[in-house]
Amino acid sequence: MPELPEVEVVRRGLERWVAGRRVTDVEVLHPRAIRRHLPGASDFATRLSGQRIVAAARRGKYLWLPLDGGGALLGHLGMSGQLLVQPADAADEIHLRVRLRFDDDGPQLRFVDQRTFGGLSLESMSDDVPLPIVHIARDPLDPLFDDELFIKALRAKQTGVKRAILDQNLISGVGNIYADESLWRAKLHYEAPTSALSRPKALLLLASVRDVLTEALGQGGTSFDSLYVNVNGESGYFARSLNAYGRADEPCGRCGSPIRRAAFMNRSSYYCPRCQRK
DNA sequence: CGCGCCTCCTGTGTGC
DNA sequence: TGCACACAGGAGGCGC
Repeated sequence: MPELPEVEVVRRGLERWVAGRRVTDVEVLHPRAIRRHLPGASDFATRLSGQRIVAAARRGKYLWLPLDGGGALLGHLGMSGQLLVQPADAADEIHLRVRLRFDDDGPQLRFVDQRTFGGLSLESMSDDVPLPIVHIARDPLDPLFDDELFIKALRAKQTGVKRAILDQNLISGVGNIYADESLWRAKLHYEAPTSALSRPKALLLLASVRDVLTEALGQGGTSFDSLYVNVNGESGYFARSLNAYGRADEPCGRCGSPIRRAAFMNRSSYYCPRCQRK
């Protein structure tokens, strides 16, 4: 479940159901799921076994579980990854990739991922984040996110505004759904040049991003199908609040014009041709 | 250096 | 029914 609200829903589930527990056994069922752990599957399993998970943290779309040994289990869900807390006797999921068992014999933590774009790895920490994600910008729900710095960097870029807010080095946590929703709220065309954004317009965009992410989180995230679920397998309800994403040919909630779908970056952009002009 | 295209995968829906 | 193709919530790598 990819974007910030969905990942935060998972983080909260992990904090509640996994933090404080000691790993006893690690099973890697698909090597691609730990491909970013360069020493390989047996090293991953050996080093993780015996460690206690002390918390659950997140930046943007990355999740990590700090370990009592000082490092962290870092995870990214990619397009189709799930972290599920499942009773030991629950049948294996078709796309089960990694299984963690705990010393309390309680529910297992399972990494399930159909497309295997996601993955897990063991990392050392650099200050407050795992080393491989030091380049990831703070997300707009982080209390230390610097609004002024973002506005300045955004307007200094030579690109279109949607590309910019999808750039995880500039602002993290925003993906294709929430980019389109934020742009709809701010009445910005996805290809509007960042360098031409007025300061008030840039501030409006940032406020729109924050509002959308916050509202979606309040609804448990966006799910169109069973692929995007929390640690207990439940879907969120924000899909019914979407104004642009996935609504091609449906009337814009503001002006009634049919929402348009355009090809963009090997995927799609949904926008209102009247409210969001270039 | 920054930007933007391509690729890594599996599954589903659509049109012929 | 079968097949080909487009498309799906992401991000790293590489060419320009």
